[in-house]
Amino acid sequence: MPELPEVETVARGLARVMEGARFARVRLNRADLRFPFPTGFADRLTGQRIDAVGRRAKYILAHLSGGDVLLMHLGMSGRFIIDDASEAVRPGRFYHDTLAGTGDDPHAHVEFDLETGTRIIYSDPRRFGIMDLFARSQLTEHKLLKQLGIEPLGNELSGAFLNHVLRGRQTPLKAALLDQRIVAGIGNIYACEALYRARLSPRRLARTITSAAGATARTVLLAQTIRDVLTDAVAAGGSSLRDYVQTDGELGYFQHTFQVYDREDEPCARPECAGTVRRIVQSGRSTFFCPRCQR
DNA sequence: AGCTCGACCTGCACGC
DNA sequence: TGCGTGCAGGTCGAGC
Repeated sequence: MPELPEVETVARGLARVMEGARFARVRLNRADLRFPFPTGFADRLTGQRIDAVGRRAKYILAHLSGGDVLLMHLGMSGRFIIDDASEAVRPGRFYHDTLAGTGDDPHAHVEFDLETGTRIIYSDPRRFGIMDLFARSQLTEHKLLKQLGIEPLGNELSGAFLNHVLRGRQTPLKAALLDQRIVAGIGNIYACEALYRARLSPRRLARTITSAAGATARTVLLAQTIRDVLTDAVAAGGSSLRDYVQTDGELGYFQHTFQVYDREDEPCARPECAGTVRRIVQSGRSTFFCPRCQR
């Protein structure tokens, strides 16, 4: 499910019900996801108040009253389902259907019961997700966080920045965008979409859009298209492919805006371009692009 | 150090 | 219908 826009959407959904609430009961239905849950995970959470829920790259971070940070990553297939008892059922919402089957969901690995009466279920079929709990003082040195590059929606992303970090890089542009140590939060979909918007070939070596003199037209453009595509996707509530994205069961709708992702053999979306979208494999992942207008 | 690739795990769509 | 194959939004770590 998750790249930056989806994670941002989920974090906002969690913030709405978690902030200010306390954990009344935490239940683990297995001992691990991608990694084992830390020792005493459920007990250490119980009774703590959630002060704030935020996001760093594709990680959701909940700051707790006891000085701990709860880290959550959705992996490929993780999702949160919120049973907000205080909210009336509204037509068009699917979560009650989903919840009705929660007891049958073999992938409901974690259950958070808040003192407000809200129940939050974490379900993750592939179990590539992660949960960790550690002292806030360890935030900057946490193994999973310390290597992360800049936030693409922050002020640091610019043509000058990309020129600097891509300088001398021998890797294809697509691989560079997926490298979380450079810009954190871009995944396979938005890497493809940003390169398409910038008319840059995913195969082009990263260093070829840079110059010794500083920002180039191409690095400036790419910085802008990365920011734009992520901003647009966040505004759309992310993309829903094989799963519901949002915590309330609503679908994100950015997937209807894809220009190249999952559009193999379709005509290029640019009316003036007679190209056809192609699918290739780079670093083991599908890349979709128009070989005619992306150079 | 930089880069590629396999591994982790389940579910689903497809072709035979 | 059943079975095998390949593919899926991520990323860590081994091996060049």
